[in-house]
Amino acid sequence: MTKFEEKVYNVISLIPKGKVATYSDVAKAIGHPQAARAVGNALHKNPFAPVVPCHRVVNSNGYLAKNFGAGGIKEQQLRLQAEGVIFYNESKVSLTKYQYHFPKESI
DNA sequence: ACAATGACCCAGT
DNA sequence: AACTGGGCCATTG
Repeated sequence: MTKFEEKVYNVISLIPKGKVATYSDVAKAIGHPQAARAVGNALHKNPFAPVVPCHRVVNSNGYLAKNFGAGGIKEQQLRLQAEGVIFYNESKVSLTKYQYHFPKESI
């Protein structure tokens, strides 16, 4: 477990129920604005599958990750819907409505 | 230490 | 709107 991943999981657990955040935003929140990719990498491992609400993290288009682990994007979609998030398509959410902006520094 | 990989992002065509 | 290419960052072989 690296420090970087720790921060990632940490900020992600801050996302309130019924809201979503982009990889880019998460990256910014941990002080690495250009590390969106690394964030996705950290999530792919997802050591704390049930603990960290990784299903609340989407890409900048509002789409879910294609290679989502832990049951696939289908599972992710169900979890989000269960929290009150409405989907545009099979796997797209409205960022303007549900995107959560992290407080100044959430590290 | 080097090269390759990936749940990404942005700008250009 | 869809496709392409280049750039970023951390992890892994």
